[in-house]
Amino acid sequence: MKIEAEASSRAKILFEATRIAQAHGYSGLNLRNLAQQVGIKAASLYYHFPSKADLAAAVARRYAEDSVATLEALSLEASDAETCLRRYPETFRRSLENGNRICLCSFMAAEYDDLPSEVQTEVQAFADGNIAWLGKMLQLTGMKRQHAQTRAYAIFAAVSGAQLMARGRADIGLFDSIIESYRVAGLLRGENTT
Amino acid sequence: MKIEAEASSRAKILFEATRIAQAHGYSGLNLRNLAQQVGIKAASLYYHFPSKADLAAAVARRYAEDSVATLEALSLEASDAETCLRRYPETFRRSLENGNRICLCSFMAAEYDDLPSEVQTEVQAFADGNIAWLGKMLQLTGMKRQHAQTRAYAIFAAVSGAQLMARGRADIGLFDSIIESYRVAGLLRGENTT
DNA sequence: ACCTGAACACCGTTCAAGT
DNA sequence: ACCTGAACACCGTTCAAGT
Repeated sequence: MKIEAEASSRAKILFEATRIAQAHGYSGLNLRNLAQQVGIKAASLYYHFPSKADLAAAVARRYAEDSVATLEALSLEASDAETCLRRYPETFRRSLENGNRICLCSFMAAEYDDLPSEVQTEVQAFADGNIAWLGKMLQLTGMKRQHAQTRAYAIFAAVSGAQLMARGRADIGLFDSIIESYRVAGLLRGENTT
Repeated sequence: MKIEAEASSRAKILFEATRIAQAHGYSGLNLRNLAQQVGIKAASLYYHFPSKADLAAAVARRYAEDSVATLEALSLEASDAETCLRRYPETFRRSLENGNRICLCSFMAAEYDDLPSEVQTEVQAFADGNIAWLGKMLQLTGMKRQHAQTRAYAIFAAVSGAQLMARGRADIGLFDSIIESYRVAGLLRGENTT
């Protein structure tokens, strides 16, 4: 109770900020808008977060943590590594389903050079978490460590690109067919390559 | 002579605006900065372009045209379609070589929903030009039209993603190894798939 | 024909002040 | 403990005015 009430305003800020950042990126995250969404004034945001940079870093950190948790859940639920790899794009698909939004950190990756360093750190952490998980799955299929690592980067980059493209066209079917094309080419599989 | 002098200021604006947009995107394109780079005041930009949106659209249009021209040159120069496909990522690599910049239109794709519609149109045209060229090359390798079209989207999305990722890490070697990984998987080849 | 200073409504941020 | 109005330097844009 106490905790809920205490976290209420802060939690609301984080929630709305995540939605806005997913749709408009860091530079599109407008504090006056955000405050209005939350029901307070822009100046009041500074009671909860020292700056826009810190707020965005908090948003990105929570997003990265959720993402890793989702992947862990997938690898516990799925029977084998190949299934995990095949289903990996689902996590990216869900953002598109949810109002043509986009993976927060892939989005911010475009603005990367202009992000405050605290935010850069969290965006990196998100990507690293995904890549580590992919690398682990690929090794489970029998791929050598070095090869698995490179392939993990490739899958992450390719799926991010597909999401970005599908969002631009506002066409989730395009996401599906690009992913299917990756599968056909063999990008989302484990051992079947050199 | 006359033409050169006439175009001089406008050309300078387009040139500098392209550089800035490649590094910071549309929302990062600051008119006061741009004007200073050109050697005029921000208000003077409005003599040459009616708005930031029109300026950015002009930048994107020229960029898209150059890109198609580069691809045409490649397909004339290269001996066969497979070579063209293998060399396609070079056009994206060059932006990274040039100061860790990024394909203007892939960059803008992240901001897509917030772009003025004139700019959206040009970004689409860029992507469509690339995809059409890729589709043609893929068909030349014997791929069926429908399959080639989907694969063209996939290649474009994957290479864009690789560029974005490599830029975030400021590591052109990462771009190369991701592309190599695509090749190994078979994504950048023609007929070798179902 | 080309450029400018001053002004507008907007942004992130600060801070003294309110409850 | 939590919020606010007013102010700051900044943004895109307009416009009357300069040469």
